[in-house]
Parts: sequence; structure tokens; C-alpha cells
Amino acid sequence: MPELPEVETVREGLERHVLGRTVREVTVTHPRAVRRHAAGAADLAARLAGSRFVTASRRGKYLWLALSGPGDGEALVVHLGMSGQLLVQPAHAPDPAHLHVRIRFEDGAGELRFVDQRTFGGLLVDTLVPAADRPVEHLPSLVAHIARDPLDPRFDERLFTARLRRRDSPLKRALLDQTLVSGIGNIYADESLWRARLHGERRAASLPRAAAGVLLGHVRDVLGEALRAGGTSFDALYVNVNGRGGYFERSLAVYGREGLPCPRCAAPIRRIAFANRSSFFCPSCQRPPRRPAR
DNA sequence: TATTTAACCTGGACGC
DNA sequence: TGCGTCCAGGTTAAAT
Repeated sequence: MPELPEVETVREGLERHVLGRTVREVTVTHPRAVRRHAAGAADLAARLAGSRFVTASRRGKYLWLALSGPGDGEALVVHLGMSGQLLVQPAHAPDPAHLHVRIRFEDGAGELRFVDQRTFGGLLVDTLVPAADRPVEHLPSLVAHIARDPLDPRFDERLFTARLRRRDSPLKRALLDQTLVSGIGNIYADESLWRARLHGERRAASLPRAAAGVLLGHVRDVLGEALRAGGTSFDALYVNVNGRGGYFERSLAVYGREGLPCPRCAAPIRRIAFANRSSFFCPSCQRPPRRPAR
């Protein structure tokens, strides 16, 4: 399931394999994959044709390829959702299951394919606008509301801590809020909270400033380690552009480990339903708050 | 305004 | 074997 490390791994792959290449033709075989492109599949294809991909960027779990040529000032924006994959494959390779968008290039070499089993992901062409906190930086208008991620050199730690400590909501819900801090999904939220020995139901506003800083440090560590491992793969739903999965799942302490011993204290890991998700935690290391946030 | 909930979606796992 | 149900979860519109 793609979170920041997985999306960044894909971005790096795109940088290596599609930058500098000019789009010849785009074929959309599943309209849901481009549902966020309001003008429809034909318009998306027309906007991309003849344009060249010049940069591969990311904000949180969104990534985009800026265009030059006919699409100058616009970008192809991609969100992988839960199961989306961007694959660079030879044109003669058989179509994978759930292939929704195919992008062929003028050079006739390997094509870019968007594959998505659960269809939560998608593509669109969007206008680039100046970033609110740094107008010299441009990003798609769709992405403008997404906060910087903790690995971004321009991530404002003091602003994050202040905003976190104003939240009257559970800590884990705050970590998952992409307008507060981006790139963290269910897996890395659980892992970061475990490392910080904090329970996800604790009220964010109850966290002392120092503890918020420690938590952020653990978030950075978890994301950084996962990035170096090439991300986390479950059920083969996440792969990089070459179709290979990541290895970070071997390092998970709590996520998906219900009933198994906590690596720190050996207490059995518990799973609870939280915000329409599963939360995994150690009931011994991560004491539930006496008064959980709503 | 701030926060929470539900819906979107598919396929694998599981129970009967 | 076949059917029904549950579960996974990022985002956002709608509800509270």
C-alpha cells in the first residue's frame, strides 16, 4: 500500500525512465482511472500528446510529471491510491491485469503503464500553481492543500508541532491528516507511534512539545528506513516502476502482527478498529489514555 | 470552523 | 464447489 516511501521510490524510477521523453499516444482503458480529470479521457490524452516529461516531483503521496511543449505549465498528476502501480514495460510485454492507462512515447521504447486493482488511484492533467509557502516552487493546484512531508528539507517542524498540539482529535488521526503532515499512512503511523511509545487514541493536544518532537523524529526514522528498503509490500499491491516490491515489511514491529510478541517487551500485539481502519499497538508499551480523544 | 463519518472499489480469505 | 460476508485503506464530500 503506497505511502511516502513507496511513492518516492516510484518517483525516482520515473525520473530515471521517463524524463526527457515525449508522449506520442495515451490510451485510457478504464475511465475510473481518470475520473479526476474533469474534461474526460479524450481531453487528457490530447493534452499529453506531443508533450515532454521534464521533472518528476512529489508532495506527500501525490506525484507529478511536469510537461514542456504543448502542455507547458501543466503536469500529469498521479495518485496511486491503495493499489496503483506505474510500470515501465516493453511495448511487446503482455498487458498486465487491471491495466487502465497506457502511455506510449515517440522513441518507441518501453511504455508507461498505470495498473490499479482497487481503482482508488488515478491520473489527471492539472495546472501548476505557485506553492503558498514558497511561490518560486510550483505544484499542481490539486496538491496545493497537501502539507510538506517530514523528509522534505523545507518541512517546518515548529509549525507542525504547534498545529499538532492544537488538535482536539486522536494522535493517530492527526498523523493521517495530509493537510497537517503528508506521506504518513496507516502502516507508518502505527510503526511511528509504537517507536514513540504513544497510543494512537491519545488526544493530540495533550502531547507535550518535547514528546511531539520525539514522535516526529520517529516518523522521520520510520519513513527514512522504509525508503532505503524500497518501501513495504503487501499482497504484491505495491511495486516500483520495474515491478519489484520493497522489503520494509520485514522490519515492521506492530503493523499486521496481531497476537505476535512485541519486539520490545514481548507482550502480544493488539489490533483495534480505529477510524474505519485497523490499528496495531503494544498494550504494554503504548498505554491507552485514561480519557481517549473522540 | 473543526472534526468525524461514509462511500468509493476489487479480490482474496474465510465460513458455511 | 459455490455463495455470501468481511477486510484491506487514501481521499474527500457530506454530515455532525
